[in-house]
Amino acid sequence: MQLFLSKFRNKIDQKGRVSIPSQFRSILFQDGSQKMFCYPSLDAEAIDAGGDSLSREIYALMDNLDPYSDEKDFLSTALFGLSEELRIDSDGRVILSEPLIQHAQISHEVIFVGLGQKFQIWEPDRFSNYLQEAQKRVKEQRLLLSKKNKGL
Amino acid sequence: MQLFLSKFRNKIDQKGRVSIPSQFRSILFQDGSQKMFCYPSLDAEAIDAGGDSLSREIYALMDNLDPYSDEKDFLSTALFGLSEELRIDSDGRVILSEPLIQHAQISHEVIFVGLGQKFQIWEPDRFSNYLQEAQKRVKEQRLLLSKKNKGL
DNA sequence: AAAAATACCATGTTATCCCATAGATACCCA
DNA sequence: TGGGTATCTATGGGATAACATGGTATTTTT
Repeated sequence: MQLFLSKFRNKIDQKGRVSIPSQFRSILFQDGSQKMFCYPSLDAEAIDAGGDSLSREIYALMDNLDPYSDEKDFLSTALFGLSEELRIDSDGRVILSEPLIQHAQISHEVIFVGLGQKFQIWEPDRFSNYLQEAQKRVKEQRLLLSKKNKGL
Repeated sequence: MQLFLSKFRNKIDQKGRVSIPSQFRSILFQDGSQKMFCYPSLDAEAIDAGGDSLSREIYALMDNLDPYSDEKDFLSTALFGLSEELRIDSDGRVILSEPLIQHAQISHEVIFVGLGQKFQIWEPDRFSNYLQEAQKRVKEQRLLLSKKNKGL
């Protein structure tokens, strides 16, 4: 299976269009769909996105819940209600919706970050902050790990 | 199968007409019907709505109940008695009935929220309250989910 | 006849399609 | 190997189509 890797910085034009990095686009197109599935990330000021496999994963998650429970009602509102399938135009671009832009505080430029099964879309400054924080955490963790695993 | 996703905010005009978001409309039209099946949501101040598959699902649900039970009587009153099939006009609009409007406390604007198999129609302020609650609950539940679903 | 429902038309905004360009990369062949 | 050409990609712009929304006319109901 193809993974979303690396990161790419692209511009948003006056009409609100962004090119999806061609590497990512070709993965999205593999299942024949012209859609990019996305939703506000649960724990970051970013947009989570992916293709059919990601959306199927989420649909499957919903199917496992008791149909008439509160839990299902809340989850389907938060997941289905906030998810979108953005159409990818003939030039490989999408238009991010207002709620998504708000959530990720995006203005005129974004960074696509591959995360394997999915990818994220960030406002560039926010991403570099996040990345710094993440790297700091990794170093801290590594100190702990290195006591047990000398190989790292 | 096509799912109802995302949310849309539309206006109600002086005649009481609302446009059904085109994404939703095209799903409703898939079975060829020009109708929107709907009823007051059982546990929210909102309108539940969908197409043929939703009404069939509810019929099936009723069939599974003991024919002479109180439970069946209550449910059929609560659901069928209050259900409506609203005609969709040539421009893709419906007129919400007075009882539905009352139940959801709707005035001049509504939010359509996709929930997968069905969607809901909310008064905007009420919805944002409900959404906050839903997001809170999802975050609380999230530890449980994350053990089974790494992708999210 | 009055009121409500329906069909029909008009408009502004937004999305979508199509084409153009510039920079980068890959390709080819002498 | 070097130089040129084709290809791909991101990005911009204009033309077109779709959509939400408002209004008017016509029909149906009561």
